[in-house]
Amino acid sequence: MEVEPSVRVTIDDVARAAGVSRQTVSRAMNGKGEISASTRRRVLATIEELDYRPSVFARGMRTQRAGTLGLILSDIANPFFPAVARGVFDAAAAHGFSVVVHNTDAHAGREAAATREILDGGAEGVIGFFEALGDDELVALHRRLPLVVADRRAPAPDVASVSSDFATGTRLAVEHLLAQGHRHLGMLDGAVGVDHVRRHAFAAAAPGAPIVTGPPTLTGGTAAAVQLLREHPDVTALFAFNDLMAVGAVRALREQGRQVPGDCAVVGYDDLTLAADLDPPLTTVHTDKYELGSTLVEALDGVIRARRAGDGAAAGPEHRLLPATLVVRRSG
Amino acid sequence: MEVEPSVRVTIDDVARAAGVSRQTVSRAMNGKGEISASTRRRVLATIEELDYRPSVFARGMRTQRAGTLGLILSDIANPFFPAVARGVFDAAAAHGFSVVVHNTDAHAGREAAATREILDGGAEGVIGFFEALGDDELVALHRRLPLVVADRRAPAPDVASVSSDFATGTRLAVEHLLAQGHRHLGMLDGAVGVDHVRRHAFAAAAPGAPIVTGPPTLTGGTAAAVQLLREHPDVTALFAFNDLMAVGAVRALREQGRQVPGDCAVVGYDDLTLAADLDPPLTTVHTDKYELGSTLVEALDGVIRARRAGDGAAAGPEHRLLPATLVVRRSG
DNA sequence: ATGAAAGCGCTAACAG
DNA sequence: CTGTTAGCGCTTTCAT
Repeated sequence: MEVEPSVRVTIDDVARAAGVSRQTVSRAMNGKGEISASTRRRVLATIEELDYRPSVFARGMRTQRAGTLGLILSDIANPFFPAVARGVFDAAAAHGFSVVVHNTDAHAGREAAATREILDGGAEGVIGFFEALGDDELVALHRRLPLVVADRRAPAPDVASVSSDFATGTRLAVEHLLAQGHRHLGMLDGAVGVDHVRRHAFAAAAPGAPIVTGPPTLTGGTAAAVQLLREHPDVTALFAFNDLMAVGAVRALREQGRQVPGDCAVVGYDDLTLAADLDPPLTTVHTDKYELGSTLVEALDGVIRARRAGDGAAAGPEHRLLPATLVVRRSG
Repeated sequence: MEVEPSVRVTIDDVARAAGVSRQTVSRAMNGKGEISASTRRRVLATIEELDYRPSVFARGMRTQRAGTLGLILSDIANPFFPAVARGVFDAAAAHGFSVVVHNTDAHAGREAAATREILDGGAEGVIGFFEALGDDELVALHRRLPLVVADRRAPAPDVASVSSDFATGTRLAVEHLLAQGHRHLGMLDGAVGVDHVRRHAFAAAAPGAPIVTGPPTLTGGTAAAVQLLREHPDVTALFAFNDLMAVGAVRALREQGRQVPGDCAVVGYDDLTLAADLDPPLTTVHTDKYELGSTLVEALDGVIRARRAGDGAAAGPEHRLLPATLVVRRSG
């Protein structure tokens, strides 16, 4: 099988074929500068005909734009992120952006590495679920590239942020458990990182209640639950950092012969797609993950435009808090 | 907040600072050509010191390489894909690639659009879960860019492919259902696209059994199950295209007051992370999704290298079939 | 409204 | 082993 030499059609080819200069072609396709409607139409037709595709490299060299956004998250395999990512992809596509994704496993080193790669890769902006990097690093990144931080408070007032309203969500969960008559709550915290909104909100709503921290995964939830139950056997209700940990907790409880919610209630966070189909159906805090994703892109787009306009001090970046609601099912 | 003019450090700055020519700097960082260890070290130190980052655009202009791969899939929100994607990301990172993801919803138009964007974006290769595009289009794409097709038979012998062994997986599922004494099977098919391995394997293993097709989603599974049960009320076992459809089927069965598996067994495909935690725990066909992802990258890397070497007729591309095993849980 | 000139930052090819 | 010479394909001045 012969591989074509793949001779690239360049802007000059188009210019020649259309009988104009390169700049005219450039103007025709970028809609910039003055150009007569007729020549414009003709050039566009030629482009079509020759199936001309501008080189991102050549264009990027002049414009520093590649039409891509970076999306940094800890683990796409955690079902929370795909739901968000879908929102990001769709909104990005609507704005003409492609998105490159980096998994960090919430390691500071890998968050920094992802950051560097995105910077080097010529992306026009970053959406980051940073769990390990400090505020200073984020501010520094923000100076180099449009940035929106996700599910974390803004590291500085001029850095845009979009986040689930964790404080409210957590409060709703705890209040529900309390209203169910539970007096001994416990929390399975999964925030290995720097931001502890859920933990603080829990501590505020259930003062003195035990908190055990572990990785925000299924097995992390199981391990954390085992430990918490060992140290506090009287606990009758568990609030988990996310649904994955909640499921892990259910596994642990079953293993120990405890009924859910009979012997111990479990409430999660995220409301994953399959939360209602679990055994038992999971009571959890719902946030619109797709909306989170698309809102992140909108916010980032705003930052990008503002910066392009050299508009350093403009309207000020977005700081959105997305509503969180409790979905009561059977686990708690 | 002032935004830095962001003066780029160029290869010339490094060359000047290190007292060498640009070319030497290039050699030092790319490990190409002859260069003395000492100057090399010195240049590298200078690069470090100046925090020099080569421009992907300038480099890409010469090399046509951006260090990115394209990943085309129908919907990242379908839990099957994130598991695969994680394998893709990790392997890609190990090979120094970034990956840009495109969702197509299995629409031919969007598959073509994603393809074009990846092509235009200067990616070095594509991994594609194509469900709508015809073999001809894939072959054409393959001529323009290194390609590996996923979970689909190769459109031509020289196009690499990696796929779950759907034929075996399906056969195992059907045989299991038969062994359980079921005599009236039905299939919920979700392949809206061109490749029908599961469907054919099912038809071969359970001749004459009814098959209903719908979108490979939760609601698609519910709808397909409703229809199938209406037309064939005697069916006592359902084989679903994937776990999502299986869960949708379980919902439908419950809605109709049928017990699972008592009145009707359900077997899925994929073995999603939460399959064991569902109600009832889902019997399903397991494939190592992470391995699928990483294998895809390895295969693609092979194609890329071969093509670079101008090695059109070399060893021939990979055609891998990943093992599929049945995991019996309680749903069937 | 259009064209000509001038690079953007890098590497391949060739000298030395 | 190192330096010089040419562009890669595009957009941005600046003329016209």
